Amino acid sequence: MEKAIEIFVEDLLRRRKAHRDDGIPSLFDGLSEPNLQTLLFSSHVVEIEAGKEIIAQGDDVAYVFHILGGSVKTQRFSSDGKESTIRMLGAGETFMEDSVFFGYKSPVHAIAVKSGRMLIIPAETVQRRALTDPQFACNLLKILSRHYKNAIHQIDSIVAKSPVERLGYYFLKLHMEQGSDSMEIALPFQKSTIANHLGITPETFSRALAQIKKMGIDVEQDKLSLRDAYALCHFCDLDIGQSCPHFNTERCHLCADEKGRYRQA
Amino acid sequence: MEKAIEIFVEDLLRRRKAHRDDGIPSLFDGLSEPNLQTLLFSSHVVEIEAGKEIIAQGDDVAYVFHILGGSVKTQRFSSDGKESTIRMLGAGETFMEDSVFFGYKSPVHAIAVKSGRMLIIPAETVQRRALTDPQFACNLLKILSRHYKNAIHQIDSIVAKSPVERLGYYFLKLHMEQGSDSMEIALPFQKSTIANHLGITPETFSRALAQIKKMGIDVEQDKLSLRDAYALCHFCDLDIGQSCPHFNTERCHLCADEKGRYRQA
DNA sequence: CGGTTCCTTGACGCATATCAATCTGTGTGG
DNA sequence: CCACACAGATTGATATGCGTCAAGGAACCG
Repeated sequence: MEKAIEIFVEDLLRRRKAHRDDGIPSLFDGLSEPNLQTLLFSSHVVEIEAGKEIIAQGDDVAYVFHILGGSVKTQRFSSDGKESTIRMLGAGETFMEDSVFFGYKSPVHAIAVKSGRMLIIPAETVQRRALTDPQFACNLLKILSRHYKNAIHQIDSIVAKSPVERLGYYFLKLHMEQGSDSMEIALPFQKSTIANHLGITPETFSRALAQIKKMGIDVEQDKLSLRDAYALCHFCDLDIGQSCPHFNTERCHLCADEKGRYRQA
Repeated sequence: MEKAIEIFVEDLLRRRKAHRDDGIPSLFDGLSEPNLQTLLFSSHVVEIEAGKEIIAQGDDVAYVFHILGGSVKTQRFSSDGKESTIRMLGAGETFMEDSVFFGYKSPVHAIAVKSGRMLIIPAETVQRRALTDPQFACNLLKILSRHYKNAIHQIDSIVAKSPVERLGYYFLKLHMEQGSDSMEIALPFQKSTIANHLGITPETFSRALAQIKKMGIDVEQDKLSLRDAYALCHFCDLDIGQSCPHFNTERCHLCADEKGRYRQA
């Protein structure tokens, strides 16, 4: 086993003992140490360089990728050059795990955004482990479910929401992820990338920023600052609400104002 | 075990012997008979009535649903009444399997479109079986991967394609599913439902139909008829192409005309 | 500094949503 | 069997919101 992998495993076990868990399901959750070793035996750590294409649409998927550092986006290109950004991933996240189980061809391009390192696990190993280690299979199921749920949100946003609403929803998600106590949020990607992910042009994105500023949500450079803790509440919905501590209490503006509006009929 | 379930199991085993496989991954593929029995022991068969809501957005997910007959759509409603259709499902398909593994709350409404019957499997049973029966876990992975891939296509369509292109792409998918030899395709859902799934209004859908008619794709009532076998080729892409017998041969108009156009840097 | 990349702002046009009217098919009751 | 009602689909007229094009500004880097 590579030296880099050994270090990674050590780090993983250390973190596990410290009970650090950010809520995002991971490939490695709850795996026994021998199973972890087996899984990673044939894996490698590779460098990724910003801007480089990691895998192209239509390519055979030989590996499952786990990001150790840096960031990656997955997108599709249509024949007339338009692109649609499907996901934007950071450290700890995984991609191509879906293609291993259906299709074997990548439905998307994966492009490095920020340089960093990835763990690559041979597709064949992933398949084999999924059939032998039920915990591993369940981790994959959790990850895939999460991806799918995010995709549903993305569809819903694009179909039913205005650009400003999409932006607010995206910001709210960031806010929840980065710990909802801070009044400042760092934009993890460049604006044009986020814009494309939201299905709008950079120009419209920019105008939406101007709009949302009036609602107490200010963006300077790549830093988002909120006027107050409830500035983003307007963009809340049932899905996000479930992980909000104030949801369904009188402290939740949305619930207080519009109780039951989701429940009609 | 219910009588209805017994009949279902018998039917499943019979079909398995006959090697009938329509390419869509199923929950029950390759399960041993005892495992199948265990899985279905606590399941039930229920009737669904057209128009009725099966599960609401935000509900706790107590069952995984497998459609035996009839059809179902899943959609989200935004606060201002707009709806976005995520999936449209027919017999043999499954829903809510994703929520069982992440979130436990349904991200969508599920509404019966055509009356029929469903098999409902308790969520807890599904979880337990996934941890004990690796084959079952892999079936779930395949199904989820398929859902996710479809969601990616849906996002890509809405972001990057014109209404006519979306329509053509949707028709092409239908064409591939229903056996690509026939010149006639039945629309499995009512037009307004399809329109919403494609992220357009019924009016725009209708106008797109008029456009696409000029390209040799005619729709009368709910029957789609093609002028020739290649009428839909214009809407092909890499993902669909992979399951087309003529792809990457000189018989494929697209490949012949525009070879490599997807591959440019 | 000058060059590059990214973001912003403005002016404009078009495509799609919206609103409204008509048409078509289907089922219902007399 | 016809008249009627109703839902869904189509067609037309209008409006508007977003994309497109173009120019200017801001930050970064050699």
